[in-house]
Amino acid sequence: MIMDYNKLLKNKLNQKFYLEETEIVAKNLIGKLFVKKNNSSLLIARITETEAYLDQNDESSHSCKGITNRNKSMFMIGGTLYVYFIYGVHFCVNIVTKDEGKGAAVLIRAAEPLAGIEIMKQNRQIHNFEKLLIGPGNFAKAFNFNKNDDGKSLLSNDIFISDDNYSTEIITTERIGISKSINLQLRFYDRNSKFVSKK
DNA sequence: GCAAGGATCTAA
DNA sequence: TAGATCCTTGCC
Repeated sequence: MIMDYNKLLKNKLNQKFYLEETEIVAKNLIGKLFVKKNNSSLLIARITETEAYLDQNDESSHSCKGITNRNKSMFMIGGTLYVYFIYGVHFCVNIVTKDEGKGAAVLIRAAEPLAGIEIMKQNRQIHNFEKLLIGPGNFAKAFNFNKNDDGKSLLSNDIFISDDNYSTEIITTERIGISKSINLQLRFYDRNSKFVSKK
């Protein structure tokens, strides 16, 4: 198990990883390590569940009606964070894909906590380890993501994703919580992980 | 099963 | 500027 920050940094995903087709990036992100570091803490989690939101023919994607003040970071270059506020309560963390101006992203729906667990529990105000990072709103809360993080780059040394060659078995399903384009098979999770919102 | 909650967008 | 909507969650 890799817990050394320098090793995580060495294996950080590069720009090219994020420029691929959104479905590919969403699948490839399963099993990767999400890392967030600040002065006092290092939070690490293994991504277990994602959803792709496309730049074309996807009515449930925020980008489907063009660029607005809310979704503008979704149109930035692949590898950018798109963080939005939803239902007056929660933030959701997305990873922008493809080239600048497209409007495609991958929603992080769940992850397995690996480091900084006490801080995640504090942020969530719960003690249940199993459910710390289950659900997009919960993932964002545990990592203390908010509007300030919208538009940040994942190529930085503070927030990034790292590859430790973890092997996964990807299951593909319909997405959760949407009312349009519901038939698209754009949700992905690791069959062998118990840290998934819904099997 | 459904309310909470606030930002955003559309229609007027 | 009112009203509907929203990639959710946790409680009833």
